[in-house]
Amino acid sequence: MVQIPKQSAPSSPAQRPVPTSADVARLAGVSRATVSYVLNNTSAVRISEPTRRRVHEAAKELGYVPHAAARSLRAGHSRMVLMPAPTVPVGPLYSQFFNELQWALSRLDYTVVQYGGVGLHGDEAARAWAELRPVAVLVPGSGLGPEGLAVLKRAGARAVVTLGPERVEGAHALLMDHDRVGHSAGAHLLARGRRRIGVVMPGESGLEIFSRPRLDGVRRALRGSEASVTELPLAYAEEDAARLAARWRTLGLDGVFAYNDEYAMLLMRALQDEGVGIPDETAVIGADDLMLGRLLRPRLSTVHIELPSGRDLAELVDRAVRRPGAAPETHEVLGARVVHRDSS
Amino acid sequence: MVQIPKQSAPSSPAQRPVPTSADVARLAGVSRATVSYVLNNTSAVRISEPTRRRVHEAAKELGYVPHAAARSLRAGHSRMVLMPAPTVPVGPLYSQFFNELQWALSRLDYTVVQYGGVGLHGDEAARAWAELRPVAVLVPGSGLGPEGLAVLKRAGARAVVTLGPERVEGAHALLMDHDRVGHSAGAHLLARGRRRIGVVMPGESGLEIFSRPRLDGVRRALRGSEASVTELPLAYAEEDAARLAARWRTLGLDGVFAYNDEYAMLLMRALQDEGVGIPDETAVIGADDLMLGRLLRPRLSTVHIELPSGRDLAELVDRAVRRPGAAPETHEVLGARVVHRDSS
DNA sequence: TTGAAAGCGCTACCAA
DNA sequence: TTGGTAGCGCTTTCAA
Repeated sequence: MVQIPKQSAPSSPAQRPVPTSADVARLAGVSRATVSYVLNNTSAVRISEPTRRRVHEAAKELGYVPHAAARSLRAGHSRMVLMPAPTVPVGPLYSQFFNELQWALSRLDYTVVQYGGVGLHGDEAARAWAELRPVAVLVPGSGLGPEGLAVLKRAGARAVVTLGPERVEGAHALLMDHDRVGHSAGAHLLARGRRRIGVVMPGESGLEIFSRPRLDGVRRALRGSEASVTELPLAYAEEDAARLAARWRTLGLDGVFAYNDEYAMLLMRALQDEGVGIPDETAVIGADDLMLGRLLRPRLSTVHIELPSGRDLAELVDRAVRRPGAAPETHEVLGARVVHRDSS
Repeated sequence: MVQIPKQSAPSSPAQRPVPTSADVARLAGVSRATVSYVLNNTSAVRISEPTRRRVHEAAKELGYVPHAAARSLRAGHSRMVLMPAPTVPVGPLYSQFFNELQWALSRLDYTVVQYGGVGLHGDEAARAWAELRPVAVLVPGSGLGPEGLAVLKRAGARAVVTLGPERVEGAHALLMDHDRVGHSAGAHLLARGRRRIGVVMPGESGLEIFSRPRLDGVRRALRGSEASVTELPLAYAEEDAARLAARWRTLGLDGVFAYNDEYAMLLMRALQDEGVGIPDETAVIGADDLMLGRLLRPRLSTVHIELPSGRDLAELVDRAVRRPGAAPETHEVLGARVVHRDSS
C-alpha cells in the first residue's frame, strides 16, 4: 500500500459561517419569507420582478445553498431514496441496473443515496437507515427482517422494497430467485446428456446468498432423473482450482455448473491444464454472460441473467410513495436463459 | 427486460405519526431533555438508574429512532462523509479500497454516503452535495472545479479531498496519475526490445480520464528512444477487436499496451484468432493485475496498480475535519509496477 | 406584494 | 437529578 504520511500545518483563520436564507434576506432587503418564495418559485404568491432579481442576486453573491436537513425537517418528509451500498464487487450487470434506477429516480425528483454499511447487520442497519428518514428504502439481498421493516415504517419510510430471494411480509418485493439460474444450467446439462453434475460453491463469503439457491436450482432441475449432484467448494484462486482439477477424474463428473463465468474461467483453465477435455469429458457452463466467456476457447456456455429495468423499479417506488397504504407488490423479476456455446 | 406490471390496490388507514423524543418523554413521564440525556449517554449529567430504565423502555416500546436531520441541524454540523457514486462499473480494486475506507471512517464515527449523481455535472453536482451539508466530500475523477470547491466550503464542508489526476487549489488531493501506469508499460515494452508500440484507447466514454494519461505515460517512457506510438481505438466488443486484428500486420506493431487486462484479453483473443504470435510477433501488456490475466495463455503481463489504503485516507479525512484551517495535503498515491508474465 | 411568526425534532444551557 | 426553553434553517399560514 502507498503510504500517506502524517503532515501538520498552521491553522488558518476561522471560516465564515455558512450563509442562511436570513443572510440572503438581509442582503436583499426583504424578509426570509420572500426569499423562500423566490428561490422556490412558489406559484401561490406573486413576487415583483425587481424583488426577485434582488433576491437572486443576493443569493448568488453569498453563494447560498439551501439546507436540505432544515428543509425536510420543516416539510416533514424527504425525497431521499436510500439503498445500502453493495459490499462485494459488483459486476457490469448490477452497475447498469443501478445507474438506470438512479437516473429514473432523479427524473422523478428523488435523491438516491447509497448508505455505506460495512459492519452493520440486520436491525442495527435498519435503525441506521431509519435515522435518515428516507422516503423509500431499497434493500438488496436478504438482510431485512420483519423487525427491521417495522423500524423503517415507523420512521416514516413510505416504500420499502426488497430485492432478493424472499419477500418480507409488508414490504414490496422484487423477487430475484437465483434458483432459476441453477435450474436453467442444470436442465441444460441434463439435456446435453450429462448425469454426474458438479456445482461450484464459491469459498468467498457473502456469495452464499447466490450460490445456495443456484445449487438448489440445479437439484430441482435434476429431480426425477437419474442424475446426481456433487458440491464443489472452490476459492477464487489458481492453486485451489488446480487442487480441484487434480482430483477431477476421481470425481467422475461429466458436467459442471461453475457458479458464474469468472469461476468457470478459473476452473476451465485448471481442467485444461490437467488435460481434461471440454466439453467431451466434462461440460462446463457458467452464468452472467460476461464478455470473457465469449473469449474463452472453447467458448463458454452460460446462463444469461436479466435484471428488472431500473425504470420499472423507479416507477414502483414512486407509486408506493404516493400511495403508502397500498398493498405491497411482489414481482418475479429474474430472468434466466441458457446461452449455449461450445463448452457444453 | 423483465416487466413490472402496474398494479393497484385499496389504500389502508393513515399511518401513525413518527414517534419523537417528546413522545418518549411523555410515555416515560419525564422531560424531553432527560430523554436526550439518557439516549445520548450524556456524561455531563447524572440520571438515576430507574429513570434511565423508564426512558429506554419507553423508547423501545415506541420504536423510537432519532431524527438525524434534526440532530445535525441543532448541532450545526453532521458526521456525513459524502462521495459521489461511481457511474462506470468498477473493478475489485476500487471496491476493496472503498470498503476499507468506509469501514475505517465508520470506526471514526463518520457516516459514509454515496450520492447517486448520474446526470449532474460540475458545479451543479457540487451544489447538490452541498445541500446535504456533509462534513467532508471525497471526489474521484476530475469533476470538481474551483467554483464547486468554493460552494462546498461555503456550505461548511471541512474537508474536501479529490482523488484524481490533478489537484484543485485549496482542496486536499490524492493524486492518482495514471501516467505512471502507461509509463511502466511503455518502459517495459521498450526494455523488451519493442519499438513500434500500440496503445489501446477504449471507445467507451468515461474512460478517457484514465486512457488519456496512460497514453501520455507511454509516450513519456518512449521519449528519447527511436520507438513510436500508435493509438488504437477499440470498443469493448468482439467484432471491433476482430476488425483491429485483421489489419494488425499492416500496422507493423511489435508491442501493445492494451489499456487494461480486460481489453488485453479481448485483443489477445482476436490476435490469436488471426494467427498473430504472442509475444514473438507482438508483445501484449495489460493493467490492473486481474485474476483473468493469470488464466490466459500466454499468461498476461500486466501493470499492477496500488491504490492508497482506505485507512490512510480515512485518517486524512479525520485530520482535515479536526483542523479545517490546515494547509491542504497533496499525496502521490498511485503505485504502478510491472508484473512480467508470458505475453511480453 | 411583503412580513411576522410558528413550529418541524433535537440538544445544551441554565435554573430549580 | 431533572425540567424549561432557546434556537438550529427552513416553509407556510395569516395579517398587513
